[in-house]
Amino acid sequence: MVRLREFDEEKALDAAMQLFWEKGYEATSLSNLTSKMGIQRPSIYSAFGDKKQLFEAALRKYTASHASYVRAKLQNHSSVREAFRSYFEGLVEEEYEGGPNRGCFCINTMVEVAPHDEKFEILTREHQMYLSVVFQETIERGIQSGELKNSISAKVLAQTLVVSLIGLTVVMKSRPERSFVDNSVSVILSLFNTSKPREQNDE
Amino acid sequence: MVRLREFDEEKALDAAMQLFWEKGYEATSLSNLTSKMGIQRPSIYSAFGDKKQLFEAALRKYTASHASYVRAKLQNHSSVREAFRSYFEGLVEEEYEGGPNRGCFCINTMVEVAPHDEKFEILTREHQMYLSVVFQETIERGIQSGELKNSISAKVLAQTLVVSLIGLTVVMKSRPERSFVDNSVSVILSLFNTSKPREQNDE
DNA sequence: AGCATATTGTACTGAACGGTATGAAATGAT
DNA sequence: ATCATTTCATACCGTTCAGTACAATATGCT
Repeated sequence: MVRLREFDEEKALDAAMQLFWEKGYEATSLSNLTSKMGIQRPSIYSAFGDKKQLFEAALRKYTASHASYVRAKLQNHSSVREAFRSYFEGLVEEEYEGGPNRGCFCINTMVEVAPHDEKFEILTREHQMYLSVVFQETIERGIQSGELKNSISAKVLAQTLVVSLIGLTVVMKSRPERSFVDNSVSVILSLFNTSKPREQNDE
Repeated sequence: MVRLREFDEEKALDAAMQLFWEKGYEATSLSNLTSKMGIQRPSIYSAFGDKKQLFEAALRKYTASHASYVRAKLQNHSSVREAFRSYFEGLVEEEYEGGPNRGCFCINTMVEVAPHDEKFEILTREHQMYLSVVFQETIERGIQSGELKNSISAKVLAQTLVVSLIGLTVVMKSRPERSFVDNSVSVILSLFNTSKPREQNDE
């Protein structure tokens, strides 16, 4: 049957993702979207549904890509401590290279949309939980190899690293002096040296 | 001369603050504002200027009030460690009591507005820097009293606490399991026990 | 070739947006 | 009491919003 789609759905979704990432949900209009995606309004609606559904598809694309980026980054070093150091410092470096200060799409959504829309509360939470698990597994790898003390609770440390990561990403949106974030990163990384955060209540 | 204003400017601004705090800048319309503030459109414009200016006034009111709240909270305990414990745990407790999940107005603005508007980049940054100084002074008080080791860099630790505070506030927007934040808080507070965060580069 | 089907571009919908013109109402000064 | 002045409520401005109707276009199947 019939006429086939003339545009690349993945490329169009990617353009939408970039736009929502940079401007957020409310501030991005359908006119913005059509021009950046290079397709007309009815094509968006037929391919992705309404604005909220398109936003969801864009966010899912982001989280999937971000998750695999983080996984790769952490597996890239044999030393676990080095892996996290490289990840955190790279994050800071990237944000201070100038450029448009987009931060993390998922975190932006957590702040702007999650409190008013349960679907996005769940979506963003699940991504953070996934990151936490990836961190935890990486830390456990370090414990098993003997690099890290086994007195460290991998899970609790991983959770704290996720919180710290979010804090760093958000604070950089106000472009503080670089020493501010650098100092924080070094303290956060020092958590790998200290003995054990005691686990509290956990399922 | 002449007719005097019939509404309480402070009460109206407070209502605007609540609304912007809960919904953000873009999602709050002038119709929302007029009904919540209890005054008509032209009264808003004559008293506060346009929407952006009203938003700025609301944010300034918030940061002033928040700053004095934090100062009071930290001075409330003779033990510095207890003061921070009470502050962080109170923050978590508050957010898990149900309610509308507004988080922190300044952090919300840092994410939604600061990247696209330099005035708000500066405003939000200055508030974080102020909090950092309040934290630092509190920590120094603890060092002088002998409660904390003087090997701790008060400044660097304060900066890290601000970052952690932001991370906690933001992650709670996705309503993670309580143990997640509780664990993180206990790790963050354990920073008071550890020896030295080394200071890096600082003016 | 011709029909059925899906996608395209154009143009439009009603509603909501931020912001304002205007005149009536209300006050203080004279 | 009158008048200048300011605030108030109503009603409106042009623009932009998200979403859609429709006709023209392009393809695959028979």
